[in-house]
Amino acid sequence: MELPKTYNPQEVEDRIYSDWESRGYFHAAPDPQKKPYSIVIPPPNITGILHMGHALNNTIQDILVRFKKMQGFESEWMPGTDHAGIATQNVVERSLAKKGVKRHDLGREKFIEEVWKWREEYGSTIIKQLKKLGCSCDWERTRFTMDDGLSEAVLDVFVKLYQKGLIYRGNYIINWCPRCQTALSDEESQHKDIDGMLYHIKYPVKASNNEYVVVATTRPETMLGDVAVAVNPKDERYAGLKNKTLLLPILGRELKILYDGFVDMTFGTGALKVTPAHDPVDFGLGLKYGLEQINIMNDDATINSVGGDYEGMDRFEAREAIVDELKDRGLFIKSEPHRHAVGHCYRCHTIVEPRLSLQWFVRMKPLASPAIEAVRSGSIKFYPERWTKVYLDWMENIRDWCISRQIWWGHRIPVYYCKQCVASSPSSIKDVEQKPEDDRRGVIVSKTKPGKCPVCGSTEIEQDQDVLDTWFSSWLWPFSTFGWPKETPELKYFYPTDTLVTAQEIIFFWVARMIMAGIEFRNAIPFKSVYIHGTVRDITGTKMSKSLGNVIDPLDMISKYGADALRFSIISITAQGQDVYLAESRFELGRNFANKIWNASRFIMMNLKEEDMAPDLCVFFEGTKLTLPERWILSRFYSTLNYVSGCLAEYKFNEAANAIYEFLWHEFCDWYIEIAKPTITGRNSQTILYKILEKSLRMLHPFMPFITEEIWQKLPKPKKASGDSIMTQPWPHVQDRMISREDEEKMRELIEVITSIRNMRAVWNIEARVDVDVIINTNDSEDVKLLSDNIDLVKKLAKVSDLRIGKHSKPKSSAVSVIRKMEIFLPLEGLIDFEKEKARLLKEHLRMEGEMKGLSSRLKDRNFTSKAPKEIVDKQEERKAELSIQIKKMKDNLREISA
RNA sequence: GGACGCGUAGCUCAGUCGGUUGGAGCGCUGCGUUCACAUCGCAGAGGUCACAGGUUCGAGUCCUGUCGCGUCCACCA
Repeated sequence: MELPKTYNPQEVEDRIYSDWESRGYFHAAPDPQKKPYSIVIPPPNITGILHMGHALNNTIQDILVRFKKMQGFESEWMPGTDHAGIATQNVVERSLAKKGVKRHDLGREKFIEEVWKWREEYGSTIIKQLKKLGCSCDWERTRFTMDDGLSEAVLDVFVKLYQKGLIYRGNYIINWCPRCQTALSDEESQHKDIDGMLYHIKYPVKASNNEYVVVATTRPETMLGDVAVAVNPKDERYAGLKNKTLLLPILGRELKILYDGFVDMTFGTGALKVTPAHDPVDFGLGLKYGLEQINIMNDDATINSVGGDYEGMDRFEAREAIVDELKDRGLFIKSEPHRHAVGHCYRCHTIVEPRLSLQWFVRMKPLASPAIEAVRSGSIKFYPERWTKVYLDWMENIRDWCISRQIWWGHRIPVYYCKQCVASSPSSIKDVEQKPEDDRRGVIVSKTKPGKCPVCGSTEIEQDQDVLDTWFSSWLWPFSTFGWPKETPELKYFYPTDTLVTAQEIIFFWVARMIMAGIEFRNAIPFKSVYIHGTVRDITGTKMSKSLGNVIDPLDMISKYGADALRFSIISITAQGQDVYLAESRFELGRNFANKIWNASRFIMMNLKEEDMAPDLCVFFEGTKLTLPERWILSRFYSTLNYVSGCLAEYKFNEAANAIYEFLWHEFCDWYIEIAKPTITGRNSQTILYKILEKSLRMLHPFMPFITEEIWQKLPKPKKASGDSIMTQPWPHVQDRMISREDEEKMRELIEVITSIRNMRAVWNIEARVDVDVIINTNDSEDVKLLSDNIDLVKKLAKVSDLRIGKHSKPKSSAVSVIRKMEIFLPLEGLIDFEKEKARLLKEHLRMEGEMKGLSSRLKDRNFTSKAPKEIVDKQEERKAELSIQIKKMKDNLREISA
């Protein structure tokens, strides 16, 4: 079988992928004969396009899924996408804006129709891209967070939590994004350090001439909502203010003075202005002291009618304008630069406004405790382990989750209000949490719209306008995708899933919440292991992002280098859980490796005679006398296989990839194939080349699925080989008895000898075509035997015509190398530059003496010889013995050359 | 303010249980194209393992501290 000279992934990948897909190799189904292995994909947003983070994340999952499948598990990778409420709504709004259409012009229903249309057209872009990567997802099961089934699960969960008292509605300070015009959860508000100003402002004392209190604030515009000023009771500066009242500048509102130990006397002026409706701390103070909550802003963060002349002004304009007015009035003291953390919307990066608002919340503490226990007890393990602490810290300080969003795209909150009952309610429905059951009058929580009010029979019923946080569907993903709340066979078989592979950014958003939901609704953890991989950054360490323009597009890389190259490169440079700094040139590593494998396979196939293939390597091994290099390469293969299996079990993907790379390239290609060339048509060589190649392809398949399949398909098959795809082949079985440390050590010695001859040839510029004579001087009978047994090998690989082994003295005018207990002479009459050779030997001698000094003093030290383990001491003794021989030989040579 | 990660060759990074003169890829130097592969081969140069202490017979590896870089969390306005 002839292969082209260079591997061309473009020709291969799509064909192979659609072949796999059409044969149904990605599909898994409950099978009582097999153990399940399952992974649910972190569902990418429908607005998403594949970036390097996805490429890394999904390559890791694919490696696991393919590996487990080969190991005989019923291996399920559940794929799907997330409706991504705010993100998608923003994208569709932007695309409508291009046509000059606004969301509110369309109205809710029409707009949602538009979003569905958009989703039909673009929503599966990322799925197509995952296929390009080679992902073996079970596409037949692809789910979407707004599918009927998943939506059903969302409603079910909302109602259950409400009935359990774990969902409530209340007026609290939430993070408000004025651009998206919705509430956000605490996690969706990202803190970033901002260079702001700390403004010092005079608040006059009522009915007094010149008395005033100076407050310090970073947000002067919020003073429009001030109702008090708080100071520390111990603060003597303010002791004289008892029973006095302050006047709010500009608006003239009367402000109480609060004495509260909470106030930090050392910050600013020690006087804190209190704005209960616009600051979480002040909100707390407001509740404590029964203060009025004055909301000063509209939804778009312009000042509302409370602000008098400032009404309609944007919050930041108002800030400046208010400062100006304060200056005019002589109430402004100073502003100083002040760096502080400010929340930003995680979708549009607008500065978030803390704001009092009526929202729905999930009470988290009761959900958190069993989820904490699941991780503490080790039922769920994080890899790397350090994330355990991050998870636990967050869970132990968990705060209630604001789940309502004032947008249109998402799962609408299953709450209905009876207008009649609400109107006649003794208290408003503003705060469902605090009120006993009968005061929740008018609130109907139901999966379907009730025809009439169960209390008064009115049909004037309206659904809550809000939708749920996107993550309120994502947290159900590990079981809702398998059909929950129905008890499907898939759910029973594949849940709990095995491994969750994700990035650190969504531990709180997603991982923690899934653990809570799994335990709450399934009474079982959602997964056993969580593997947290690093973030992909550009070469300067900056996180890759479209807005920064520093992205490397995985699809570009796939078309340039191939999907296997992309996968292999990114895996091999990503140490467990460490961030990865990526430059395009990194992908050459994988491309070159693919090409190397391709050519090695090409060479082997060129020489392969099908009838010579032994049916089973083990059987063949038992009955045949193998040469040292043959035993060595088999041993190395099985050692590598063993190591790789272990690495995959511990999520050390880079180490696994690098071990395969080292074995295939340097051991198999550089040494074994070269060694085998002279006997390439022999049955033993053919069998071993074939077997190692075929098994290596299987070992490599999870990492580089396309090229391994392509070669495997072209490889002649022994008669009993089953199946028609490498995907369905078993993971090779480690044959312990074929691993021989002794053979590996012997081969290492031969390699050293060959390398040192090559080295001398290179140093003395011996042309490659010229064969040389070499004399190896040694007393050691084992060395003599090893070299004699493999004399042809050494001669061929070092290009030696006459090789003499045994007790020999140094021929005059020759180069020398001292290796182990041997001297290797390369006679070079007339070619030797004695000064150069002397310098070379001196350098080597110096190194040896240095090592000897360390060894001697260590071995003389009783502390060492008595306390160190015996095998370590023995090893040192052996090394010393060998080294002293080497030094003696080196000295002789130096003396001779100086003469 | 709290927590975590990183600092090893010119660059980007590995480094298992602590075991004694530390590896890879790229780059660099020299040689090489009788056919598996120049996306290649052979040979080589290149290191005070950030710094300072400590534990140990022995430290790149464990402990403490310092410096530098990065990330996450956090209600000092």
